[in-house]
Amino acid sequence: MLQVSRKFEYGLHAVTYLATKGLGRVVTVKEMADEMGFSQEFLSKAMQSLKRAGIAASVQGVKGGYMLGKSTDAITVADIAIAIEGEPHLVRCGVKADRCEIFSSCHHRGYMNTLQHKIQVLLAATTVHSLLKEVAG
Amino acid sequence: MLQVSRKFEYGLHAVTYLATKGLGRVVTVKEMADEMGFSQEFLSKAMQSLKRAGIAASVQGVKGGYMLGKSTDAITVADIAIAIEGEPHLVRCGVKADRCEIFSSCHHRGYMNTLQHKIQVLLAATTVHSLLKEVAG
DNA sequence: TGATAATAGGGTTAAAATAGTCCTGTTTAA
DNA sequence: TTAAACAGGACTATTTTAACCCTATTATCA
Ligand code: SF4
Ligand code: SF4
Repeated sequence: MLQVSRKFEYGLHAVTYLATKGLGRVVTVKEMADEMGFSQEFLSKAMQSLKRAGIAASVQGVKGGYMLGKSTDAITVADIAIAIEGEPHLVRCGVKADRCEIFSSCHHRGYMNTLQHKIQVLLAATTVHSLLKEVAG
Repeated sequence: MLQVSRKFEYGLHAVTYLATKGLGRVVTVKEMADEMGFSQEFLSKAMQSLKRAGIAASVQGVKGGYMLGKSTDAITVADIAIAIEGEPHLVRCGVKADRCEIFSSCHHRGYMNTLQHKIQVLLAATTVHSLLKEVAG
């Protein structure tokens, strides 16, 4: 229970990688996949999600690739998670009420929702900037 | 990402149900499953896990069933989660290092581990006692 | 003492979510 | 106009979760 997806980890690694390359520098998916050692195709999906969320920016064509779309202190871990996994739903009724058979008689939904909110606050408390400092320091 | 399992929710509901029945009262899995509207067999597995963790106590034989194994303020949501899902591992390398191909070059493992710890603190902050008060109040 | 109602738990199957691949299209530098 | 890259839909494989089945054990009670 409560394990992050590989896609999220790929995305987080990619963002920190782009961050170390600086805001301007364009990096290809191939370079990142080779450097970090995971599937090019799959990382590509993660990058597309990050781009749609504005976290990454892309340049098409030969010499194209990705770069950061925002400064490192404007990107939180929560942003990356939402970009890649979509809105968080700690409980299945969050996706759609009829996903749970006992929705109407459930007494702990309120608690689970505040719990989810608190987890999001944790994720939002770390920016890519602070994450990089933590690693370096 | 980050969704609790059905088994955990079954367990949480069962514990609060047992709590409202009082410490002494023995309740069968059948009664709980009927009352709360989910699979008897599956709830049974959750109860077995709760029993092994000491959260529930069982009485075998005819007239047997389950009751709480501890007082409601000695059981936290974290205890229930661990009883049912085992030790939490936010990242796959927590289970076993070789579950992740990039373990040796990973720079965000430290952050992920502190994040996991913080989530556990959140879960441990709520006792069944406080959860029941929240629902009632 | 035998029938019965319950927990205990191993093993298997079904369903769902995640991870990974493939293929086709579009963009653009050279 | 070729080639290298992003964009993205569709598909397949793998893994995890959920559910079910079946047998054993325990203990009440007629
Ligand atoms: S048990 Fe309650 S919190 Fe969980 S999915 Fe169902 S309604 Fe939502
Ligand atoms: S990417 Fe890092 S944190 Fe995630 S599983 Fe691999 S080693 Fe662990």
